[in-house]
Amino acid sequence: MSHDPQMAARAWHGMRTLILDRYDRRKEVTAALDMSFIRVKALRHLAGSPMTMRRLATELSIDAPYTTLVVDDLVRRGLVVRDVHPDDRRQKIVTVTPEGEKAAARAEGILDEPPPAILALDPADLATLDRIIATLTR
Amino acid sequence: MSHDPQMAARAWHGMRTLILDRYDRRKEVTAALDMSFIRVKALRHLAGSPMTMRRLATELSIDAPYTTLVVDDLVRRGLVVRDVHPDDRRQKIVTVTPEGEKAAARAEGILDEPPPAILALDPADLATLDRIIATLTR
DNA sequence: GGCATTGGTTGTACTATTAAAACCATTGTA
DNA sequence: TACAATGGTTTTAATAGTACAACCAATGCC
Repeated sequence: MSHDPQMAARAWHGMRTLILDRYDRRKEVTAALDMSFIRVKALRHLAGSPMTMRRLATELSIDAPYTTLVVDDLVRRGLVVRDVHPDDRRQKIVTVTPEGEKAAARAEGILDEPPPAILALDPADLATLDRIIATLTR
Repeated sequence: MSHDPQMAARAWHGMRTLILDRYDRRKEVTAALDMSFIRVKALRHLAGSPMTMRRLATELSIDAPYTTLVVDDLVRRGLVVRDVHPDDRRQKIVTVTPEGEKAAARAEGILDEPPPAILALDPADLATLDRIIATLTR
C-alpha cells in the first residue's frame, strides 16, 4: 500500500478534463449575465463578502487600475456599490446590492450545477467522492 | 440510499475550487512557454493528433480567422507545420513538429502535475478517487 | 508642519481576443 | 462549362485584458 504517482496524475488529469473540457460553463454564464468572465468572477467574490479594492485586486490577480475599471462597470450595472471605509477614508469598500446578489446567485447556479455524470453516480460512490474532495479542499 | 443533489453539488463545487482556484497553473504554463493560453491549448490538441484547421477551430471554440492567426504563430515558432491534405487540396493539416511535441509535453507536465494534496491522500482513497473519476470521464 | 506611505483613480499604450465581411482556391454537381 | 458549396486566408474593426507611469487624497510618523 504505497503511493502511486501515476494514479494521482491520472485522477488529477481526469478531474481537469471534466471541469475544463467536458463541463465548462463559462460561455453560458457570460452569455446569461452579459458580461465578461472577470466581472462574473469579481461579482462572485464580492457576493461572498464585501472587500476593499485592493483585496479584490489581489484575490483576482489583476492590477489596481483594471480593478477600478471592472468595479466601475459593476457599479454602472447596479450590481455593487462603492463606499468609503469608515476608519480609513482612503479605502473603498465594495458591496454587492440585492440586485447583485441575484446576479451572483444566478452565476453560481450555472457554474456549480453538477453535471449529469455526477448525479448519475452510484450513491455510495457519490458519498465517497464528496468525502475525499472535502479532504482535499481542507 | 438515494440521490443527494446537495452532496453532488458540494463535491462538484469542491472539484471546481481545487482546479480553478487552488491549483490553477495557467499563468505558469503561459510564462514557461511564453505564449498565450489559447496557443498552449491549440498545441496540446494538435499534439494529440494532427487535424485540419476547421476541426481545430471547432474543438477550441474559436472562429476560422483567429485559428489562422494562432496557427500562424505556432508555425512561426517552429512548433507545428501546415500541409495540404493529400485528398482535398483545400484543406490544411496541422501537425506538431518534434520541437512542438517537446513544448506540449512541457505544458502537460505543468498542467497535469497533481497537487500536493492529492499526493498526500491516503493510498486507499487515492485509488478510490481514481476509480470514480474514471467512471465520470467514461 | 513636512514628508514618506498607502489606496485608489486616470491616462496611455500595447497585446490578445472576438467578430464580420470580402476574397481565393478547390471541389462537387447540375 | 457554369455554379454553388467548402476550407482557409486576409482585412478591418471593436472589445477585453495587461502593464506602467503619473497623479490625488488620506494617513501616519518624524
